[in-house]
Amino acid sequence: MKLRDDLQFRGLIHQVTDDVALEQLSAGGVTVYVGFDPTGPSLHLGHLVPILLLRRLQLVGNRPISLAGGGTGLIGDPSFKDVERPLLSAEEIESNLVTIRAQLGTFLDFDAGASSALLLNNAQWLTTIPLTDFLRDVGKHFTVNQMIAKEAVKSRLSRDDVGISFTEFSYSLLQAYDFLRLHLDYGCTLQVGGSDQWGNITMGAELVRKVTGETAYGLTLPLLLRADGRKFGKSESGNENVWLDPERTSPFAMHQFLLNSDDVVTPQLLRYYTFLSHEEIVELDDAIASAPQERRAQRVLAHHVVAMVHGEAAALSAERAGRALFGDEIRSLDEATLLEIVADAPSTTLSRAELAAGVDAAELVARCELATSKAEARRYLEQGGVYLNNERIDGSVPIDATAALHDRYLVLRRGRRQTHLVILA
RNA sequence: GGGUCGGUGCCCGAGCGGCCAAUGGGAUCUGGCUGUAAACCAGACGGCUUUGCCUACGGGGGUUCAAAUCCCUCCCGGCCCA
Repeated sequence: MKLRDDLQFRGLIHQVTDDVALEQLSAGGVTVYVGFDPTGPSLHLGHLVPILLLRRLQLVGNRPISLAGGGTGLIGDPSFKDVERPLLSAEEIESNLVTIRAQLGTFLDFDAGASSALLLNNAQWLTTIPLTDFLRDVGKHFTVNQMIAKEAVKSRLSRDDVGISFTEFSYSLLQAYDFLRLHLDYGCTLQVGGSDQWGNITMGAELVRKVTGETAYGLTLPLLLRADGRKFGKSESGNENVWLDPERTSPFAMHQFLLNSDDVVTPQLLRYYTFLSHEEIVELDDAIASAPQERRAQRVLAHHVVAMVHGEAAALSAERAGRALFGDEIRSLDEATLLEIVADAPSTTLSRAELAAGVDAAELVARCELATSKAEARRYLEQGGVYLNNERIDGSVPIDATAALHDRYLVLRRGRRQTHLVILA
């Protein structure tokens, strides 16, 4: 199977500057980079697609570079953002960078001979180049005319209620310079990114050509959308991202998120996020069509991704927890099983004395942060959205010690899948 | 620096002295249906010691019995001019 056929089958190619790039990748030996700005405290599912693409390229003998944007992160990419964003402090970026670098390191092989991965940080050169050098050596190659013509900044230039600062406007020059540096120092000839990065990538390729006379290429991935057209990767509850950091998104939550993938996007997710063979993938496509209620494709997807990010054991335990939580009667579980199921759920300690006296349900729901206020907790109760040990409660009677499982635990749930464990002490 | 327009709840956006915790839309949440889905339907959507009270319409000050609404001032943003 040729690499380009695989990428095409998986739908991983949105745009390429030149088909020659794909030929070279198939042959191996290409140095390719993807940049990740430390704008968040962790990478999330969205970031995983380009990372796995690097991995795919590495597997056929290319050398991947993960570039952490310690320098570009200081500026902020305006691409397709409709408002100017507040600058992140240097400390914030530094702390984000620590997590992100560690995460980037786990998906690539750093001991693979000529195709060993590299992990670099553009702060190295962006924070040290003199301003005047930068303006003369980089800025001079681009006209403002072409820069304002970019789709990525158009909305900011045409709207009458927001503008774009010079800082953000100059971002694409920094990214172009990254490409040049990586080309000069590491022989990098290809930059990969999301489709929103097309403009930035082509600027970099152009800079390489202008400065060195050599050809550099760009390739973008399609933007992954949900069935309703919204951005993929936001978690079920709220607008939070599905993070790779288990402290932020538990393996269970990630598993649940993927298990609940829409039928229509699941085939795409299987292609982007797994290393399954084409035959296996096609078979799962069929399963969605013929027996959607079984959700075999979603199950395989969820297992595959969670195992890849958090390990096989975490994936298995997430599956067990899901089965128990949405299936069996929770009261009949033994203590060890119960604890495993709720292992990922946040917990709160409650004194036995307090429970013995009887606790107002709304009070407890709010205290467990299943509601942001008591008023909201009351609302959930009224609407029938609160469950104690998997049984709906309306809050009319206080919760007392008789509710405790194994004399120690209360499993409180709001809605379908916000679970909280109360431990008696 | 000058002129001008604007800053309303998570977002967009009405309101322009009392009937305003503030119309409407979106997002979100809960329930129903279902496959722990989508679509659809219904409801909720500032807080609290909830027949009431408190906090809110960029910040501060003022006018008034009464202000999101009027005045002053400061901060922030757009546009035009210098």
